[in-house]
Amino acid sequence: MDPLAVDVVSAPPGAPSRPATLADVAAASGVAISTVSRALSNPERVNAATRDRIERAARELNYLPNAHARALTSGRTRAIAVLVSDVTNPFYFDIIRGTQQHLKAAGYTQLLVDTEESDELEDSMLTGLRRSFDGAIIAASRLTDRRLAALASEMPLVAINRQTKGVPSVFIDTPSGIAQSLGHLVSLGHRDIAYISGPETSWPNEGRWRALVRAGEQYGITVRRLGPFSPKKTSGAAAADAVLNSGVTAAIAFNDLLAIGMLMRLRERGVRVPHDLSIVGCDDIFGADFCNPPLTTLTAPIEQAGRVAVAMLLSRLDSAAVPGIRQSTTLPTHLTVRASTGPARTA
Amino acid sequence: MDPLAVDVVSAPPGAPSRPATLADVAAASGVAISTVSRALSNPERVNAATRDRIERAARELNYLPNAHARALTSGRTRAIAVLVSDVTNPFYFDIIRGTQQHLKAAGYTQLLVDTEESDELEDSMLTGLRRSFDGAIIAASRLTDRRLAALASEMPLVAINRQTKGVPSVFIDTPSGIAQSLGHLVSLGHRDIAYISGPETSWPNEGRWRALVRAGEQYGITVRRLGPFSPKKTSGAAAADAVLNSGVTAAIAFNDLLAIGMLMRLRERGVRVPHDLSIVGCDDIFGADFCNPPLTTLTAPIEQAGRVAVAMLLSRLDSAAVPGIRQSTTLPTHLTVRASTGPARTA
DNA sequence: AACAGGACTGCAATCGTTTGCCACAATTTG
DNA sequence: CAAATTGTGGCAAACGATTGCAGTCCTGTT
Repeated sequence: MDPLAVDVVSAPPGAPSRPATLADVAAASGVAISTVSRALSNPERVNAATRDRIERAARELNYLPNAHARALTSGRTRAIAVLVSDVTNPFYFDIIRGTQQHLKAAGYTQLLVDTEESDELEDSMLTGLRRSFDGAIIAASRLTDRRLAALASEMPLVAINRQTKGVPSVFIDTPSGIAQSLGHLVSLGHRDIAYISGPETSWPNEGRWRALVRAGEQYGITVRRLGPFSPKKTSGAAAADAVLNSGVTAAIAFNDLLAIGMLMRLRERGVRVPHDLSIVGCDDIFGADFCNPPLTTLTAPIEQAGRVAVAMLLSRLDSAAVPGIRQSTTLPTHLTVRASTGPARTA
Repeated sequence: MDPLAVDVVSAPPGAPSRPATLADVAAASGVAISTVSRALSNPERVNAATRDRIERAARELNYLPNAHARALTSGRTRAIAVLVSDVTNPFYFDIIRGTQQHLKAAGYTQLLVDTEESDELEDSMLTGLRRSFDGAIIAASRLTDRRLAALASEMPLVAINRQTKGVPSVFIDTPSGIAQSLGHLVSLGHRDIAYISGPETSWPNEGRWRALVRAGEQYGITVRRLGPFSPKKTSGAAAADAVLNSGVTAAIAFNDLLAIGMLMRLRERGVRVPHDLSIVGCDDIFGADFCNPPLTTLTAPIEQAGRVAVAMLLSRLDSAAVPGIRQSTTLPTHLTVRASTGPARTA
């Protein structure tokens, strides 16, 4: 039919219609299946000469181990699930990038799952796919502490940006950075400041808010809380309007997506940033550097968080019972001042 | 140890340390394994009363089918591999978003693979993981037509933005859009125009270039080709410098990432866009609307491409031998004029 | 009243590996 | 020179499901 199909690389002359199995290799090299299996995975357990013969046969037959059969007996899949609450969010892009790179380097496959901000979906995915992965990385769990801890006791788990007793985690220390953000605004003369809240079920959102309140106390100012807003660019419009209406001179947004959305809306309404209003974001996602004006934001090592999470997970997969390894890692953030913040307008 | 672990939802009183299997359910409901299997997957094949009993037992034991065991016999995994050449590229995020959503809706799992722009890696991933997925979606193959066609004859495959005989594909019709882009520039008075080339191994890159040359002929102008440049924001600097040096009044970039990078560099060098130079991008990725100035670009239905690819793939998975289904789909693009293009400067 | 045909359900083989245990030979050791 | 090692390789039992084939028991026919 298809002339091109003739010289398919993986289908040598004696083309097997069906992919080769251990049994085929065994037959071809005149040994038992078990010997082939060992030759391929425990090379030292078999004689060098035999091994050579087997390896050659395997190569000729184009043998590839069947991952499922393997997983069935060994229980290991060499796949890691990565759960994000919304693939749409650029924040997760960086996480995914970090995990993907590190996982591939370690010979693992990434199972990407979108939990759509739903705790139920998150739970059912985790339990339903349980045996399809060796461990999971949860980048923004919507589960309760209780449930999360329970799951963590049943499978290797690492949470990102979520600290719960009994659950290994990678924590991006945005809260301390938040204090810096506020300090930056205060030093520019701002006294009326608003926090643009993200979803109330978001753990980081609450952490950021609390940190802000605490920092506010130190500076002797009270920060206003606006929202909640969905952490999307489009929600930025409503957020911007709310900010304008509130009369503050500066706002710290739950994340960059919201901040960028606000920037767009403000421009539309003719409000000059930072002349009339200063905006600070959180995370420093893709786009924060080239939006208009470039966003002052709390830079988070997002990609690194993904990599670290993978490293933690893999280390506990290998050495199952190493209680010594760090159960929790904290990654520092730093304020990146760009052009969306400036001196407070003198009312 | 952990007080929370006591009331784990999925570990009822008589807690089985090991997850329940068909055998457990069979024992609990006093029937044979095969009956349980049927009751759960072919409900009509078993008596209603028995089925009820079995279902109850399954629920109580918290039975969950083992995907690997299932894959071993049935050969189907309910997983689809999605290959992108670079997870870093925002263009793919929209694809991933589209595939993810549609796949989950269909009850499939997404296996995300980054091929790092390498044809070898792409090939080995595809063959190596062959039995871990039911089909694959390749978003930007670096393989030769020959090899791609060969692979497509061995497994269900859908390519995005790559037309090769024998390979079902979803094609975003950027080439015809390119003519529009050029028309737009010409109508603004531009006569000296450059194409900022992406990687030469990129299939879409060549297609865009050819379309541009052809359109140029119609308008009686010759377009200059600059590059190649890596399709990254950082490469935009070199591209911008090259454009400036070439003396053209407008440039059409291989993709938005490059275009945005150029915008940043031009701003840095004090070149006013579009006053001094007009820039047109391709794809309309995340960020093209809020960069500075907002980018005039060829809007591509990226997310839709992902969804359509999934739909095509799943339809051929279900009805294996339906030769009637469309083997190739073309998605239209349209020019979105924003603020990066304007009248040609009168030299 | 004997029988054909359904409706259910069970038996057992199969998918492709891994791995504990045993057998056999060759080599050391006492 | 007998006994204990050591090095190799095979047997066969898992792993957890699916499915063709073959009973068993009813029910409706003739």
